[in-house]
Amino acid sequence: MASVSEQMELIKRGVDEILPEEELVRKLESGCPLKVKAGFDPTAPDLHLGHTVLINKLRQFQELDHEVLFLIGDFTGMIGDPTGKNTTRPSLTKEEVLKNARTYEQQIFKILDPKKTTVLFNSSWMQQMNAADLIQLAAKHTVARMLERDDFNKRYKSGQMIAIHELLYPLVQGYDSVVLQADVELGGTDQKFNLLVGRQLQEAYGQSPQVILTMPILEGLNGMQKMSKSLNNYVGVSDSPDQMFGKFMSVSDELMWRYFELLSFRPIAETEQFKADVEAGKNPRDIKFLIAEEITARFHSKEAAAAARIGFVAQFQQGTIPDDIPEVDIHAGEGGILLANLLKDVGLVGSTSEAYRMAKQGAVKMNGEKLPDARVKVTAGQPAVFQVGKRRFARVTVR
RNA sequence: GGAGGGGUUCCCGAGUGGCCAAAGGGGGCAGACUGUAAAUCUGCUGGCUCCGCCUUCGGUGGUUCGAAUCCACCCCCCUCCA
Repeated sequence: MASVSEQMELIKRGVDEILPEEELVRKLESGCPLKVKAGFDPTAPDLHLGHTVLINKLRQFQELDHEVLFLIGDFTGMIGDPTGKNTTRPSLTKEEVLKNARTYEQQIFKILDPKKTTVLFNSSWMQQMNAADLIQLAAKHTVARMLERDDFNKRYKSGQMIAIHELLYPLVQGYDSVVLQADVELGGTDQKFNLLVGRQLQEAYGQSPQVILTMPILEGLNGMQKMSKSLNNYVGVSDSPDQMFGKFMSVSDELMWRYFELLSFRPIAETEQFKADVEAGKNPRDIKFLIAEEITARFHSKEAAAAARIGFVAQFQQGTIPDDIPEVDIHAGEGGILLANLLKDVGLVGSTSEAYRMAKQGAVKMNGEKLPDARVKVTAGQPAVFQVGKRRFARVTVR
C-alpha cells in the first residue's frame, strides 16, 4: 500500500475541501481500508461527466485499496434533495426512482472497480424505520441548525415554502452514514451542508465522525454554468464516440485545463508539462486531442476513440463527409420534391421555414455544392448527400 | 377567508385598440474568421402551398370594421393580512 503522504497527494488532487484534513491523515495512518461513501440521488436519467468527477475520486480511493460504498438514494430520492433549489421539488414515484437507479449501476462500472464497490440502496434500511425511530432521529438536530443552511435560509426569509419533509433530507442522508459507519463521504461542494450533518449525526450515535471531502462542480461545455442536462452543456456518459470527441474539441482552451484536472487520470506532472508546451507555442488543439481521446476511450474503447479522432480530423479539418451518415429514401411526386420539404422530411431541419432560412444563409449543400434557394425542385435520381451547417448530414435517395 | 399584484413567442421581459409575428436581452442556429476552438463580427430565430397566406400573447365567451391590448366568467402563480 502507498504511504500516507502518497495517498494524500492522490486524494487531494482536484478537491475543493477536506474537512478536517488531519483527521483523514489519522484515519489513513490506521492502515485499514477506509469506507468511502458517496450518495447519488437517482433523479437523473443518465450520467454525464459532471457526475463522474466524484466517481473518479472514488476510483482513486479504490486504487489506494479503500472500499467504496456507492449509495443510491432511492429512499431520499422520493423526498427530493432541496439543495440549490428555491422551490420544493416534486417527489419521484418508486418506479421512477428504481428505473433511474438501474441506469446508475450500469454506468458507474466503466470507472469503478466492481470488486471494491458495494452498491447500496438506502431504502433497505430506511424502509425498516418506524415513526418512533424517525422521531428519535429528528430529535438529534435542531431547526435553527437546519435553517443555517443557505438555501433553506433564503427561502425561509423570502417567505417561500419549505415543506417539512425537506428538512428530513439532510437527516436521512446523514443517517445513512451512521448505518454504513462511513469513514469518509464525498460530495459536490453544494453537498457540504448535508455531509456535515452526517458527521454530526455519527457523533450523536456514538461513532467516530466521517471526514468529508467535497469536489468542485464541473463547468459545462460553455464554461459558464455547471454541467447539466437541462442547460444542454453536458457530455453524456452514453454519448457516441464521435459526439464525445467532438464535444471535447469544442471546449475553450482555458476550460480544457479544468477538464484535465477533474476528468483526466494522467499524472499531474504530465498536465503541467502540457501547459508548458502550450506556453512555448504548441497548438492547444493537439493537447485537446489527448483529453478528448482519453475520455472517449474510457467510456467506449481505445479503437473507438482513435476512430473518432480520425473522423474528426477528416470532417472538420479536411471538410470531408463523414462515413456513418443516415441514409434516407424519400418519395417525390411527379416533377420532384421541393428542397425545403425534402430537408424537413429527412429531418435535417425542423420546418420548411427553417429550410428557407438556412438556404438563404448559405448553410444548405447538396454533394458539397451550396444551394442558396430552398425553392428548387429535386427530382428522382442518384443518392445525394444533403448537408445543413457543418454537422447535419443525410444521404438521400429520391424515388 | 380578506386585500393587492401577475400569467406575452425556448427563457427573461417590453407592449394597454390598428404601424404587432409582437421592442430589448439571454439562449440557440447559420455565415465569416479559425484550431469544428474561444473571443469577435454579420444574419436568422411561429408555421405553410414563402414576394402571399395561416396560427400565436393562461382558458372560454363578448364588445369592435379591427383586440396581446377593452368587458365578463373561469383556471393558475405570487405578496401581504387572518
